[in-house]
Amino acid sequence: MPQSGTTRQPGHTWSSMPEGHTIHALARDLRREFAGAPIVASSPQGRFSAGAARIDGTTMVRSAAWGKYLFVDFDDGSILHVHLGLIGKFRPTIAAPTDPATTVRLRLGEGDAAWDLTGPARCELVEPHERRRIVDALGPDPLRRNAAARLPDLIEALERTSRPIGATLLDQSIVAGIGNVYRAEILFLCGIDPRRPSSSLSDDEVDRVWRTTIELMQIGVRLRRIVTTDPEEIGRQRGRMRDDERLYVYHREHCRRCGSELRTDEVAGRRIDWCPTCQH
DNA sequence: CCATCATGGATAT
DNA sequence: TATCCCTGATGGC
Repeated sequence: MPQSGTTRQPGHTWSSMPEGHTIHALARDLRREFAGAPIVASSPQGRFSAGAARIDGTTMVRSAAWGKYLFVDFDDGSILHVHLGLIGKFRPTIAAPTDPATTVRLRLGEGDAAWDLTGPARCELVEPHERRRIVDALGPDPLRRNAAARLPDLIEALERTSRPIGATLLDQSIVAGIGNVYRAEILFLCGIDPRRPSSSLSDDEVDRVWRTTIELMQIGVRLRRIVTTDPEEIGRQRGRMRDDERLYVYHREHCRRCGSELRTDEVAGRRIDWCPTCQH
């Protein structure tokens, strides 16, 4: 793989864990990098050539995340919608801009300031009503300003369904932004068996889930990675933490807290690891 | 070289 | 619930 002309280190945190925290950090990064001056946009891969051409030369005026959905506004009224899906990445250019880049759907900027989007589930220009439809279908986003005040919405949504809490936490119409890693870690920290019916959670338990979610995901934005262990220490850790020390249960064999062998189930079609000793 | 898997979600059935 | 899509890291042969 050609590495000459590399402008930034590969394998950096930009490539990690696209849950809600990733998209919120990304929205901010794009704003800081590009807002206020005419932008250069292209589609090296060619699959977004028309969209890139329309953005090219306009000026970014807004960049915001709603759960895992990113919307970027330009001063000609264009709205760029990006969803990274499972494997998408949007990060500073790693290879030299002249290297063949058959997977780069969208490149914003040029030279050392370029950012590349690869593997997105969605990359498209949308009309205002399309954005509205997407955003209106989402549950409360723990990373938006009024998040704490949305607790009653969550209590109401959960008490209405007997689907397992492990499933509802992944349902973006119930909560926007939680992914498979946060789901497992939140339920662990709250001591809740992922198979329990959502409606069986007490108001206090839902309150705990919501406060935990907000706290963890805010940390995720700050550190640019998912870290759920030792929340009080994390402010000082600043990403120095070893990879295998960041989580309590996700993709582990033994509980990081009590050492029990973890149980693995499929809930809502996704794997979840949980501790039969710590979670009930 | 090839198969598998992953932090997600829309669509078909 | 199953299938498909998009990429790239990894491990087995």
